[in-house]
Amino acid sequence: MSVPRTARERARAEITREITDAARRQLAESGAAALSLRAIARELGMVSSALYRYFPSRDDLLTALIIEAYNAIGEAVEEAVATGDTPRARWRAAAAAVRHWAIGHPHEYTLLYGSPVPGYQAPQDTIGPASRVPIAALGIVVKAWESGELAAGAGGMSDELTAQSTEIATQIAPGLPPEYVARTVVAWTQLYGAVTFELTGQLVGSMDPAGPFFEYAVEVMADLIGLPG
Amino acid sequence: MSVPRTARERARAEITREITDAARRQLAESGAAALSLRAIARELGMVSSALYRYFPSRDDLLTALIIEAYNAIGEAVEEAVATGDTPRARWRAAAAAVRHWAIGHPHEYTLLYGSPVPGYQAPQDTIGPASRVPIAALGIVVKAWESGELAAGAGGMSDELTAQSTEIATQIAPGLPPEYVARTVVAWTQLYGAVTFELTGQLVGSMDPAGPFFEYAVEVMADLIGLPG
DNA sequence: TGTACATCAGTGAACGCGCGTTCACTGATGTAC
DNA sequence: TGTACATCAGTGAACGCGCGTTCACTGATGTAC
Repeated sequence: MSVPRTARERARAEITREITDAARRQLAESGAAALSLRAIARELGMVSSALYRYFPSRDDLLTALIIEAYNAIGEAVEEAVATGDTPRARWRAAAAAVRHWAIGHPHEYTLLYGSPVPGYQAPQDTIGPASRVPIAALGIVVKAWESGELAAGAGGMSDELTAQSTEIATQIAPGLPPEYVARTVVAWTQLYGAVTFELTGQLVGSMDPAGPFFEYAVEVMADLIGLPG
Repeated sequence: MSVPRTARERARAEITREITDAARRQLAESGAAALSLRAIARELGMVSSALYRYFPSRDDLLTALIIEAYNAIGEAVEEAVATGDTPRARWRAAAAAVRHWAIGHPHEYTLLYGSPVPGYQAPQDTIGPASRVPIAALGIVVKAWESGELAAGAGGMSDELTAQSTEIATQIAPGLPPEYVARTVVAWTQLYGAVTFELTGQLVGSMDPAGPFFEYAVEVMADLIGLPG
């Protein structure tokens, strides 16, 4: 997608955006399973077959939405991380960003982290955008490590886990010892578990409202990683 | 539902079971969104309208499946807990039971813990069965506490969280101090976060296969709660 | 034990709905000379 | 600058599909006397 040069290319870019905007609106309202090309066409005052000039199928449109959503939550987290001035503050901000984005976009969150849409198979193009949040999370830990602020790590990792964690460090957290990688992933999955449970109502009647519990969990996980601040 | 006395009642019970069995099979294959009364009727050699003698609507059938599934995972966890002879062994067994049940029944797991099915509102009757897993998890901690084996707890809880945790303890973990309740819920959400991520492919390319990471997380969470063994 | 009536399971047709996708077409925009 | 042709967006009709739910009905099972 280069810069549009002709009127046609400009129109095409604009209408493509209108389609994904309408799709995102419908996704937000009714969820991915209810997303319908015909309804989108209706909203835009087009005939449903016209959408096929822009997306070869419903799945391709869904893929575009997934990529957009990963980028949106990734950006939210990256921005949050940038506001913190200690490792722990950055972690808190990142966790809150995930939670708030999820609460604000429950159907999009579900599209990314919930059940796979029946019959839909996520393609390669989503991998990059999907990595932004975990990379941002590990970035906090890398930075703390580089400035020598991290508390010493516990051991107890299997050889296989050490190998996997080392590989992850090589790719996206250069220099970080594997035990911190593993613990960050533990914290990261805890975060998403708590958010998912809040969203799907599993905490109703117990940790309800979920805010105080969430904040506590964030601190406990910061301790687990060894983040100072 | 008392014991069936007449042939009619026996037939009714049997066919009701056949319907939920067929429904569960379809759920396992294609997921909740694709669950269709007509397909179930077809499989049973009935006419679709006949199902309305047994379930007033598709949603009621879904509710029955949800209750069954909560009971299935609840029972799996309860049985696992019973096999452990130290608190930590019980926790390990419970965590593994959740993971294996989820891997073996991904669509059912998703039905319980993933995205809400569009338009479906879970009714009251699911609450009891849904509580079996958390009650079992807290049961492990209560038992360890009662025998004085639990490591001392960290503080740092807000008043609101303390109140919520105390209330939970009153209801399902009598005698357990609130800080253990809160930490158990942290561990519990971590467990589900890790399982959900494994199931939805979020760990592909990083902690992949997820087994070693999962085992590590289980130990880290056992440490967090303070479980001996 | 036999009969009259009530209950209930299952049938088959129909209602009304919405969906994704294909295809031949028209008319506007862009390109090459 | 003007003309001939190619590209492309959007139309409208159609295909073929499956769905949940309602309703009047038949015939079998159960109950009361």
